[in-house]
Amino acid sequence: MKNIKDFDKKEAIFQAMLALISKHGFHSSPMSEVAKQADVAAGTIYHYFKSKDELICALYIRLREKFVKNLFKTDDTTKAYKERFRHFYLQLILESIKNPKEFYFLEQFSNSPFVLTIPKNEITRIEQPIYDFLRKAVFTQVLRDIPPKLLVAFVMGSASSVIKLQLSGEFNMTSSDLELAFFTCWDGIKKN
Amino acid sequence: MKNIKDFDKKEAIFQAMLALISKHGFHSSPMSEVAKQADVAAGTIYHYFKSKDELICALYIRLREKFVKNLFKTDDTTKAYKERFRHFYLQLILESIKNPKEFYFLEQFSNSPFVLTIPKNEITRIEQPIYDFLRKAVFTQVLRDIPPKLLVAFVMGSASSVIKLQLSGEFNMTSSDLELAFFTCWDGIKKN
DNA sequence: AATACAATAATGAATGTGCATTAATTGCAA
DNA sequence: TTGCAATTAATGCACATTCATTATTGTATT
Repeated sequence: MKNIKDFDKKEAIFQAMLALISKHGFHSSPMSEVAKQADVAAGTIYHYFKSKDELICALYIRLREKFVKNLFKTDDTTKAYKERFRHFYLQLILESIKNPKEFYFLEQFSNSPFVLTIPKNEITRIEQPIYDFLRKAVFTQVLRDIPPKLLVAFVMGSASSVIKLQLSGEFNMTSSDLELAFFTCWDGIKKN
Repeated sequence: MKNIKDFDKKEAIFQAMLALISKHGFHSSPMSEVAKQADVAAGTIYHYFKSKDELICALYIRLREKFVKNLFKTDDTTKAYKERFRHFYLQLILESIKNPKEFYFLEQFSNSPFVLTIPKNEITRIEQPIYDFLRKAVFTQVLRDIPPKLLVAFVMGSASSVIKLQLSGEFNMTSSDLELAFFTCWDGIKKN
């Protein structure tokens, strides 16, 4: 009973903060409004989180972890790497488009000085699966010989930008556009 | 005399705001601090700008315009397109690395709900040179046949991410890494 | 079962501060 | 003397956080 309720409130607070920040940014996302949207008293938030900043950071780690894990949930390791990468890249884009609030929050956070308050090894840990996935392919000479960090940055950056374009509403990607995006990335990173 | 003074103060205010936001984000960049760093009285800022938001938006437009123009200042239209694009891409990265404050500010701004307050045609106007530069090459079949918007997003996104990596300090790009980044992008977007 | 009790969850009004903005005033140039 | 530039102090609000209080749950005792 208690556990379920706990989870509910904490979760409601997370969701409220997510909705507010993704829409209004860190400024103009007051705790009072979070409380209202989560349907809890203002003080209650402070039972679960030490401060607003802590809440925001906790939300970041939570969402980022979920996001990265999701990318590999349907990875089929028996397939050819090209196919696996294609799946990964499309998943990256499609999942973000399906969850715009999450995407906007994560982008805002990781482009703000907030991100510097997260210990680097924490971030490394979270992003590990992505590094492994790409590094291995460099090692087996399926991908161009690029430093993994550079490779990850390139792939994730190009995808982010494409997602932003779609979410902005000024360009509606068809599935053939998606395919094009994939090939553009793939032809850049593949060996030869 | 007056004009010079005006310019000085306005410029000082811009610079102070830039320094603060790039370091501390939109939150914790109070006008009082801007005033202090610009060495003007708090009220003075309101002679030049209607509000804090207006100041921030004006700064964005200013920096973004400068940045885009800079990308083509040294474009040599007599060279082969591949060479021109290489120059463009390296310029993009190197200029940002040389001006981290500008880069951080622009990234924060364009990933925040702030950017939605800028009229779309204003942004279109500013980014026009980039579109023209890439679209023409699609038209002449030098670049893969991708919708221009998608192409721009891809190129700018991958570059941004690479810049962030360098500025984060966790990876020091050599010039051969830069070259690698260029080829990775080029091989993706070129025809065939 | 029933009661008592401790511990934890939740409330919401109150506090105080940080900050954007204003207004009243002075300096200064044409 | 008209109008703009600049200053400083004051205003007032928005907001994060706290605290005194009440409700709820879990546990031990009989």
